[in-house]
Parts: sequence; structure tokens; C-alpha cells
Amino acid sequence: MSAHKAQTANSALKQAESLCSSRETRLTEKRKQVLTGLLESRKALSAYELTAYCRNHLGSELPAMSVYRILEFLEGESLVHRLDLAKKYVACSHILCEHKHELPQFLICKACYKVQEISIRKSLIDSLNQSVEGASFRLASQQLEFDCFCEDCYE
Amino acid sequence: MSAHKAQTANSALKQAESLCSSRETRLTEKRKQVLTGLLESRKALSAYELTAYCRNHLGSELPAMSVYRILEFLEGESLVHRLDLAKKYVACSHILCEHKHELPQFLICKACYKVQEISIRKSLIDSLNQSVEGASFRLASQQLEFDCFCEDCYE
DNA sequence: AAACCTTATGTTATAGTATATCATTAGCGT
DNA sequence: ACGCTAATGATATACTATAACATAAGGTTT
Repeated sequence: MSAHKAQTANSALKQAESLCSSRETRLTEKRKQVLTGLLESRKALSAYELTAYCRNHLGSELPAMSVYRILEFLEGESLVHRLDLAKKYVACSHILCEHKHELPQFLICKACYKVQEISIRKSLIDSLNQSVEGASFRLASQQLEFDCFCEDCYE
Repeated sequence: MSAHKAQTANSALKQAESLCSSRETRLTEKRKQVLTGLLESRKALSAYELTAYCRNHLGSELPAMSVYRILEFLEGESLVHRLDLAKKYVACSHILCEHKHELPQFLICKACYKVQEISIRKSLIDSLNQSVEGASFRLASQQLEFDCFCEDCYE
């Protein structure tokens, strides 16, 4: 792991800590480990991949069931997003931003699970919503996920 | 099951048969059963739910593994779509249409798995593609899926 | 019809994702 | 130290999915 990567992970972690303490929730060691795993690997990981990451990189045995619970907690704190399409989890790319972030959309590389968190133009979301409502449905969430290929994985 | 439902399923089935025979592929009894299950239930079903449907409604024991293979076949014939987001399968809503259908998008009710197949405006897709390419990604497919709630399942 | 080949289906094993439940431990206030 | 609540561990289990091998069904050739 590069020094830069560790540093970014570190500052994100600090930001996460102050965020939790301001909300009076606890960012425990294990929870930090899971978040660190996602920050350092910089791609989407499954719960089981995270237990492996903790074992191999952080020297910590973390059963998958705990990882699931911890991911749930982190998601509740908006530190992590669950990607249904990929069945994996990513660190929120806005932990370091101060501004509150809304309407996150995810581009997920089907090949390597690199994830890009983007913000689609409001007008695009609006017209999507219109199409959906035209069919008498409603978007369950504005967190949209798109199966993609990243730059490195184009065919 | 209503008479209307059975009738629609029947004509769709006939259309599917002629389609397969024109392609020299075989729409066998078992394959018909699976397609019938999707047509009659009029919502997305998992492979295992389909074995249950065949057992309970069609009096046919169809192991899940066979269902998976059959779904694969039906998908290849564009008679069925696989919904990754829901981890379920739906009958293509265009079996009865003559026209070839392109760029299908799916609105999937998270609560009851009713599925609406829509065609989003080309311009919308285009601007989505633009956003995605701006992030150096490419959509893996134009078959988009959206988690929704249907009319009956709004909170 | 018999032999043959190809396609379809059955059977079994197994991997990955996820949730529920109960037991244990850790952190914190009194 | 006691006791409460939150966090984690441990175990069982359900669901989705694929792989590999065995058998059966359908056509084609002779």
C-alpha cells in the first residue's frame, strides 16, 4: 500500500471519528478496521472479502457476521454505501468533504469492482423520475447504481 | 387465475413457439412451463420460486437447476429478462408485440416484485451516457434496472 | 428399426451472499 | 463493584447460483 493511500485513509478515518463523536455513536476499533479496509482497498468489497482484508492486512480476525453488522452501522452513519447490484460495499467518497452530499450515484465496474461515485445532474434525475412516474412507479431511492466498465476494463 | 390472464399467457406462448421454430430452437414442455409461470404470475420470480410455481400451479416437478438452465435459454431467445437488482426473472413484456424492442429499462417494485418494462427517452439515455463517460466509465448495458415502489406498494 | 449423435434434463455437490438467534464481552453510569 | 446497554462472537440456516457428471429424449443416418 502506498504512503499516500494510507494517509488518505487516515484523514478520512479521523473525519469519521469526529463525525461519530458529534453524533454520540461509537466508532470502535473493529468498525475502524472495516472502514479502513474499504478506504485502503479503494474499491467495492463484499463482507467476506472484508474479513479476509482484515485478516491479511490488519492482522485482525473479524467474523463475517460481525462485518455485516458493522457495515450496517457504517451505512447508517453514511460512511459506507451498500451496492445492491454488485453485492458489495464501498466507503463513501465524501467522507472528506465537509458538505453534505445528496443523490449519490454509483458507477460500478463489473470486472474489477472499482467504484466511481458521481452526481448526476438534477435535471437528468428529474426527467428520469418523470418517466418512472409515468409508469405509475416511484424510485425507491435516488441512490442509483449502474453496471459499467472502467477505463482499465473496457473490452 | 383469471381467464384473461390465462388467455394472455396462451397467446404469448404461441408467439414464443413460432419465434423459436423460426429460429430452429426448441420450446420444450419444460421451457413452456417456466415461461408460463412467468407470464401467469405477472411479476418477477426467482428460479426457486419458479420451481414452486410449477409444482403448485402446473403440477410439474422441475428441479431448480433445470429452471436455471431453462431461464438461460429463454433469456437467449429474448423471451425472458434477468433482473440483477432483484435477483429474479421476468417474461419479456414485448413477446406479443411484433416490433423488435431495444433498450429495455425495468422498474422493479421492491415490495411485490411487480415489474414494469419501460422505454426511457433516447435523449435521457444519451445524457446519462455522457455523465458516465465523463467519469471515464462506460455503461455495461443499456438494460437499466431501478428499484421502485409500484402504485400498490407506496408507503 | 437400430445405431448414432446432439440436445435437454436430472442429480449431486458446492460456493457465495445474507439474516436470525442466542451467548458472551466490553463500555459506561451509578 | 454493580448493573445496564451496546458491541461482538458463535452457530445455524436460507437463498441465489454455478459446476460437473449422469441419464433421457429427439432427431438423423443407415
